[in-house]
Amino acid sequence: MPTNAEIATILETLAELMELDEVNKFKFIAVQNAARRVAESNFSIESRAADGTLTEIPDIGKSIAAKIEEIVATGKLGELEEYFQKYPPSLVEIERVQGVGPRTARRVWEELGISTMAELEAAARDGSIAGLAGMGKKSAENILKGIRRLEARGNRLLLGEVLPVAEEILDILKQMPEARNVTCAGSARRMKETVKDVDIIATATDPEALTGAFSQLPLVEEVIGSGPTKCSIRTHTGLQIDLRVVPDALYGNLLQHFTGSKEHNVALRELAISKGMKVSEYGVEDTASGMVHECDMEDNVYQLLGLEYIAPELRENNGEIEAAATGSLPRLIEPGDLKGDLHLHSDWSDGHASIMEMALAAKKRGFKYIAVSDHTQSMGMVRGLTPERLEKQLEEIARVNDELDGFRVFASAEVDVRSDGVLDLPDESLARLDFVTVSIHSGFNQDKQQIMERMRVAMENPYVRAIGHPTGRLINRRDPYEVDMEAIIAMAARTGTALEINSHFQRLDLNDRHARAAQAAGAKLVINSDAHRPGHLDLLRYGIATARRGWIEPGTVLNTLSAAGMKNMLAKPKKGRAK
DNA sequence: GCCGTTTTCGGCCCGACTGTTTTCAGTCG
Repeated sequence: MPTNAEIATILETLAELMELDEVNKFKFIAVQNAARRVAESNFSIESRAADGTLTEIPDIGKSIAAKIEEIVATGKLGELEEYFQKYPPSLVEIERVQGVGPRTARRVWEELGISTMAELEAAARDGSIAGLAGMGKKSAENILKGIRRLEARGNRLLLGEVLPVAEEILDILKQMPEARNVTCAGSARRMKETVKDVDIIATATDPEALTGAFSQLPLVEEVIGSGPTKCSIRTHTGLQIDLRVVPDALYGNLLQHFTGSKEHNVALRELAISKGMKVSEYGVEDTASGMVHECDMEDNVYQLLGLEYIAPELRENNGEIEAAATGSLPRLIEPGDLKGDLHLHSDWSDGHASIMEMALAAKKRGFKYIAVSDHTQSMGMVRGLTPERLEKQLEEIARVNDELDGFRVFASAEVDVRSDGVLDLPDESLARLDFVTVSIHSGFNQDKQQIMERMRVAMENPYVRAIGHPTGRLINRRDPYEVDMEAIIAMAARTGTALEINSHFQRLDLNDRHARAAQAAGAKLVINSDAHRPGHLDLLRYGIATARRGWIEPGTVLNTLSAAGMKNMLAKPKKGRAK
């Protein structure tokens, strides 16, 4: 029973080998598109195969549906196996080296018999790569560099690791007298959960002074390339940052272009063609008259195409262009919409600050309330709360509330649903709390049935208001538990249990796609920091960004309610309360 | 191989850079 990810991987590999085999390029692009569609689907592709409704999914036609059905039935794909007879599977690996594409991969295999990374490296060193027609010493050097880079950081970097560095650089550049506009572009501007490198777009009175200063920053380890208007550097942490200084008149076009995503830009250009226009980084051209409109502001690009301005977080070609054309883009949630945080810890369990300190930090941010949600007893190593200690904590919360003016601390807990499917506090204790979040912190490797049973127990409990980090994934580090997201979302909507977007940049859980599906299904969300110290409240920006990428509107998110609104809601039993 | 507000055929995004060549293919964003 293959997962969407497994099916997508098989299709991606097939597309790579088709490209290598030089089949009609539109054929492998079609397979690539289908692979992406499968990877990003919120529903089970396998069950759609069982229903025979695969072809209702965009980018999946008769032919690819048949391939998916074969993968579901047999776990493999005959066509791919045939390709593996023709080309060694490891050839796909060496294609991932920067500077090596399908053509080069095929040539080194055919002409030099190379199929593995080690062989490629050896050939680059001993001069046999440089000896190939059309290749030279530089090509070999670039391949070696590419291999080293691949080894150094196979994975993309986490947004939360990259963004602070990028912003530090932006601040420095902005303060330079030569700088006019300085903006982050690329996937970091779209707030994607992982990013490969950082693109900065700027305008300046003296471009060379700006790129020069950029290349001299203390965090630069290596200047990869430098010219009068462009400079690429690598930081000591291995992050590549490109600065492009562009003409004022084209700032809008170039910012739009380099913000991407690639898929968004492709779709935008297709739309332009249908309207008799042509979009590139050098302007929007009216094809008939040949007139080129240059845009110094990004929103002009969208305006010229008859579109509403599309927020960077939405630019993934997931329907945003269609929505912008009809004026039906969502009113995206913004930082100011959040009125409180419903999942954070204190020094009663593994937090590093007192309840009062956390409350004051939240108040300083302009919040109206927090819910102190410490771990419960089965989390022994973090001094999880027993029913007795919980009672004591309630007394302290009452004292803090007495002292604070215009701010409310709600009593809460992050209650474990244990491996045996039992909640870690009895209902009598849960009844004492204002807001209960339930999370899974053990038995990560249980099968889908067991995990889903734990989720059912949690959500059907009348006191449980939210599920914390619902999939348990740690980006690049730990896979999600065996959750059936479609079922969880349906259950959340039915029982009136909110699903959390945990804001820690390692989690971002729910992710953007799941959040969007949850909103569409009528489920409620909460966006929480899971802070363990006051400074962690800053993590909320990543949760809000994830929500925005998921098209989330304020009304979907419980903690956009005012303190009074929240109190009101909590005074009532939750919807769909189990009898 | 997919798709349809110029539909069931004939399209399918655009341009720059690199390294190598002397007019261009491959790769990248």
